[in-house]
Amino acid sequence: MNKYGKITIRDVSERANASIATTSRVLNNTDYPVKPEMRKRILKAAKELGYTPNLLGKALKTGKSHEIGVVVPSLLNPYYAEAVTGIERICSARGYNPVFCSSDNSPDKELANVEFLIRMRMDGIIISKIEYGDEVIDRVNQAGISTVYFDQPVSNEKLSCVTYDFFEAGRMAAEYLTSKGHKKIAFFSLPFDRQSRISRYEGFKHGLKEAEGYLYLDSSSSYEGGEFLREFEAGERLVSDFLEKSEASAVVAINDLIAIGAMNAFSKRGVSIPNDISVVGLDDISFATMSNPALTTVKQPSYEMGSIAAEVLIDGLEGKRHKPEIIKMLPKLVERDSVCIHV
Amino acid sequence: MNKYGKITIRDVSERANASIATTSRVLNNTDYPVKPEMRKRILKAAKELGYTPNLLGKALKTGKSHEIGVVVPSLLNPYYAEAVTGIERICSARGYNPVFCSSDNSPDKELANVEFLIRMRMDGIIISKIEYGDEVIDRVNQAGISTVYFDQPVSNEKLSCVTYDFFEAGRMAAEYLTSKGHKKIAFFSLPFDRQSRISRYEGFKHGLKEAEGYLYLDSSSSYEGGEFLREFEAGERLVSDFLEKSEASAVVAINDLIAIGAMNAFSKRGVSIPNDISVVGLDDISFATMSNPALTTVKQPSYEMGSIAAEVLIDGLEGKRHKPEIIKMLPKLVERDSVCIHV
DNA sequence: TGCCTTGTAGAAAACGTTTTCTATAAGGAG
DNA sequence: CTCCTTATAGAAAACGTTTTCTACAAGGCA
Repeated sequence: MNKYGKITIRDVSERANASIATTSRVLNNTDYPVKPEMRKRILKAAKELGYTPNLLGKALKTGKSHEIGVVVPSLLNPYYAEAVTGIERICSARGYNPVFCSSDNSPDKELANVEFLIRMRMDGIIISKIEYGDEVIDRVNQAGISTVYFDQPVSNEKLSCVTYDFFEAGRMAAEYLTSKGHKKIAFFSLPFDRQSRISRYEGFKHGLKEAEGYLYLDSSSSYEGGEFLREFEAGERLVSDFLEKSEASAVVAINDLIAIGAMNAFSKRGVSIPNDISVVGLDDISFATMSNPALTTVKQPSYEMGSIAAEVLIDGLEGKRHKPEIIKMLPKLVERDSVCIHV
Repeated sequence: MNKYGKITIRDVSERANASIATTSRVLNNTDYPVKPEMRKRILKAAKELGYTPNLLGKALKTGKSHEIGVVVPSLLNPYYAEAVTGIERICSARGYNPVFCSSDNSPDKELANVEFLIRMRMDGIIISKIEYGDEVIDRVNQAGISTVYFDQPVSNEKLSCVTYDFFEAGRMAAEYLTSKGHKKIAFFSLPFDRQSRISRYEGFKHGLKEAEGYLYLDSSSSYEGGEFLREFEAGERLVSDFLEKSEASAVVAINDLIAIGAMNAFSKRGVSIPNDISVVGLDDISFATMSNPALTTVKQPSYEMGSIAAEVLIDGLEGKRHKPEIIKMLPKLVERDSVCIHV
């Protein structure tokens, strides 16, 4: 019993009349030979005392914490909540414990989180990096901690990355709408502060071909009641803006939250979806099936991306994979009820 | 430089020609007197070597990790995502680092998570406990780790708990509907495996007074694509069941996810909300404003509950609060468009 | 008999910190 | 010129583990 009243391995060994070494061996049931009678005594003592191993001591000694740090921009966006769930399931199936941090959409907090994880000597890190430069990457490299980037792409091929073809997703959305006869299409966006958004917009423009595109950008950043509201409200503001000056017959939104917020704002103003305006989202969050009308969108498999990132990381940690892995998942258009043919 | 290639405080001290003791004092800038010139040398050496303190060593020595463990049943439910965000903001403002674990709605995993947090010697724990018995409580008590329970109530008054008047919420929902003339009201529920659900239902029954109530319980537990889908689907199944046999004119749902899923299923079957059936939810997740029609619901302030739980815990850790704190937040009816008067 | 395994156990050295204690010099008071 | 502070620094003992040695029987084999 130490000064904090916690039972240590020493207490157990004393009560069992064994050495600390033997006690440790029994408690970790290694294959080191220990007489059955002794083993029983130690186990009994541990149980009676309610011994709880101190993972700090263990990790310090072994250099392995069996913990994996995870950094995402937000837990409020269902997109990340799903990714995190994928990570959680894989980690826990493979005997690791994920530690989640939210950077709250702030690059500063992101860096602080990474720093914390490094200091805690996590075995590995999984991160959806929003910071635009290389500060996080440099830091992680310097610390020499294995890392898998997911969601946002990183350009360096020496780095493992599970990402998504954002460009193609934007392109598909545009192509789909033009194939339905839409010529003038608006793009509702949040600020282009991260690669995924830029690529989606580039893809969108590319997919337009001879059709026309308009950009509507919401740069306001009021933040009350969480991500949902913020992005919904952005959707509403974009709609006001749009109705004042646009002649487009369709809208592509930078993500589903914006799309749903926009549809709602349209309805409130008496604009019928999809009869008056068609809307296409990007992400396919679960909620997309529940909006009214159900949202046509381009699916980004966040749950799978999370699971794969975790698999890649753990494989690396366990020496089952040696080269950096670069995986780019493919978009898929999900047709629902928010688009109709334009004549 | 140790065998893992990491820089330790010893490396810094050697390069600065100082002792480990002095180095530690400078790096933690304590008020212990150190000559300015020496201080500068140490700081310089630390910077040049890229020293990163090992928090495991520090925590082991000091007995304080400055980490707070958080266990919630799911991160996919926006209700918990919001709570977790509240916790995150407070912790990080007060210099603590939250470590989030999801128990994935499984009592076993919940216990495993708690065990992990205890072994990591977290300074404190915040938990929304779903396990119905006392196993978690006993474990935490035995470990002697300060804990704040939130969301689900615990009966023991020696325990700090930030909860919510679930009974009153159920009662208000029923009262509101009867005040609008509804006599026969159905209750759509998930299994009664946790106190909050039981209390909501009890409150609902109590609020009915002379009106009639019917219970529809969804016990199916298919789980694909996450919480959202699961609960939405439960909503759909409940609707099928309901349409076969009920004559109720209104529905109260155990939570907003179920309510929204149900509204959607009603619409698909040509039942108009609120003209044919009125629907009231419980929770007021952000999405409730975006459903169609917008959902009338009873607000449960999850973000605030999370923040308060964090404040209470940290106050306790820092000796600013000594007695257990029991806080019960009050419900508030939020009128939107999913209820109409029944004649 | 002497020697080599094999089974079983403990002592002690790490892991990276913080902190208590001890040591030295310098400066001030008497 | 002593004696007592005060400023400054380092040695070494923890914190709770794991693991490498070392130790010593007992048994098998030549």
